[in-house]
Amino acid sequence: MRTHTCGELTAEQIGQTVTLAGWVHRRRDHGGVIFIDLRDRYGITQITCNPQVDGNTVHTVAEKLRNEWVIQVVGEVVARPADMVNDHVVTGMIEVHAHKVTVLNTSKTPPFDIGDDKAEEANENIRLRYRYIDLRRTKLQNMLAEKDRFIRAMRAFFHARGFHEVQTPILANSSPEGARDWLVPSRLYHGKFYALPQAPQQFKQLLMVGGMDKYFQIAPCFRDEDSRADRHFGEFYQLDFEMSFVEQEDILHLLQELWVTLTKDFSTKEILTEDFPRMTWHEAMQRYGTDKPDLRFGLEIADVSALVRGCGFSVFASSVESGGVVHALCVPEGAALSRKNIDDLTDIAKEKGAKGLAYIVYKNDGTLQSPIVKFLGDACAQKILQDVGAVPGDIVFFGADTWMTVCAALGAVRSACGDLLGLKDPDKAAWMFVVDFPMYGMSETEEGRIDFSHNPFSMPKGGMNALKTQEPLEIVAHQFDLVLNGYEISSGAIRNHDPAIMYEAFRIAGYKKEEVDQKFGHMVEAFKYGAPPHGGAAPGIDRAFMVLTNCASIRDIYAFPKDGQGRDVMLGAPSAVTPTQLKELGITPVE
RNA sequence: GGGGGCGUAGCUCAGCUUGGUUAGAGCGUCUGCCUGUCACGCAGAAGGUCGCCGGUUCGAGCCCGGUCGUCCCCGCCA
Repeated sequence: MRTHTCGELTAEQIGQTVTLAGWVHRRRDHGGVIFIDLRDRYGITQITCNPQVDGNTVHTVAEKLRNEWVIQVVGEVVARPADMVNDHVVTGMIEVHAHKVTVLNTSKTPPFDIGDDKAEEANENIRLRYRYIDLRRTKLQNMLAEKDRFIRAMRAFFHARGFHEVQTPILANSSPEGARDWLVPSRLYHGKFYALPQAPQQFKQLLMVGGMDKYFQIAPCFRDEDSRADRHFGEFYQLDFEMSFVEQEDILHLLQELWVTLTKDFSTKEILTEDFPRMTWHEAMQRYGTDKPDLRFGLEIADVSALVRGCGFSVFASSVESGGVVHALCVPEGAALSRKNIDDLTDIAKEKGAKGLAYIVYKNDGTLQSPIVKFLGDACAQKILQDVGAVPGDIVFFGADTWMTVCAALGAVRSACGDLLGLKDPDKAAWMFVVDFPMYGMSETEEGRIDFSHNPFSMPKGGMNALKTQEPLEIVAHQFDLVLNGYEISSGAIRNHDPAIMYEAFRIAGYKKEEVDQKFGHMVEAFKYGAPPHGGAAPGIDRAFMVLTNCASIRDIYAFPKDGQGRDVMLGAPSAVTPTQLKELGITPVE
């Protein structure tokens, strides 16, 4: 139906008769000549329809054309007069003088503008309802092309290193740990359910037991949790991979190589440190108040517990006395923050469990403005300011509570200050690893109970000996995260492949052997048959692509995203099903 | 489940602070004119339950209460 696309004709084809097909992007009717910008995926070519051609038939057809009609044009490629060349498009040297215009399909007036020159973007809800129209915009066309290239680069990277891509099941089993499962009712076994995998975690480990040695997959993952700007509802993709006979160092090196390559190829961001910095989970929490620090800026948090022990401000003193901590965040130039800014930051700290947000404004004239200095005393305040390196013009925020609460609260305040002061440079890529995640933490649901803090299948550092000799809360795992600009891009770990260590790890978390056998029996059983040491990671493809390309919303990098409430407003999903379908599944309709 | 922002023409928005004639703009749509534009231009037209319900008032797009929708955040995300 066409000899060329709308993006390839240049001076080279002048004189040729060509056939193009595409959408009417814009029509400019001059009464005599009519110009049509014909658009397809590849570009835009100007068509001219002249009344003199072929007894006026071309012009008559062109008069009826409207935006987004689909047409086929046969015509001659003609050089434009020198002063009519359009430098803004690749095909601007030429135009096609139409000999014949055929309407392949008409179109209703689109509900929103597709023109890419328009600065304004329509409301997301209406773009999602008409996603097939939205996809015609250059922005989304480019995004899908780049994402395709992104995924091909990942595949090439792993294939070049001897990995096999393996498809693991979509209909799998509910797992007792982790996020909420998507359940699929079984037709053959009423009352029983499949679950869509939250990740191919168990399958990839079993592939290692199966001798696959190096596996990867562009893997769909399903978690029934609420969405966020950087978290698509329900489903997302991970670059899942696993290797046998490796140590953590091997995985970190591979990840680093992969993401340095991808950042350079797919992002305009400058990588701050190509040898990705590493810090332990404890250090990240202590210095940045989060397990995913944004290292594009400083604003490090300091521990001032020792300085305020026994001081006159009872909130600080009693916090330290009762085993808690007092941390301080010095924000350079922060004295300029408004009362409203400080109130907002206080709310942010409170959201994270802090009872308030004490502060000292170190004014430019050297005086202090603070609700707490009169209790602290000038000497103590000066000592603190000196300790955190504050100079006139700064503000220092304080958190006083348990270690975890203080870390989380000041971490959130630090991040918000980074936003307020414009410290999050979009042209920088600060990759880093957080290592040594704790194996256990205190359960948040049951008072005093010890539970896995992250992945129960990770190998504790020190193995069985560590489990036997160390305090559970002190044990760290061969588990790490890869972080970019404050976003968690990947988790990863060396797995626990030893059944004896696994039983012991679960025992510490309060699981009896029988419970382990019941819930994870297939895994433990498999590991009894010569499981090799193995480990891997699973970077989130969509989130990484989003951050690298400075996209504000994860929905903008899916062809057909769910909306913020988990609906597909184009399909109308989720939707009711027929009583017959429910009956087959053994489900009694509600109502 | 909780908090915040937003909701006015097909689309993007102004108007709300301080209630007052017929609610505006740009784009789009429709009609007419125009043979060199490329976000063509010119002239004209159509298009509105100001999300919805209630209240205050002589009078509500504007103030108050409720409600619905949406986005962001918290919770949640081994």
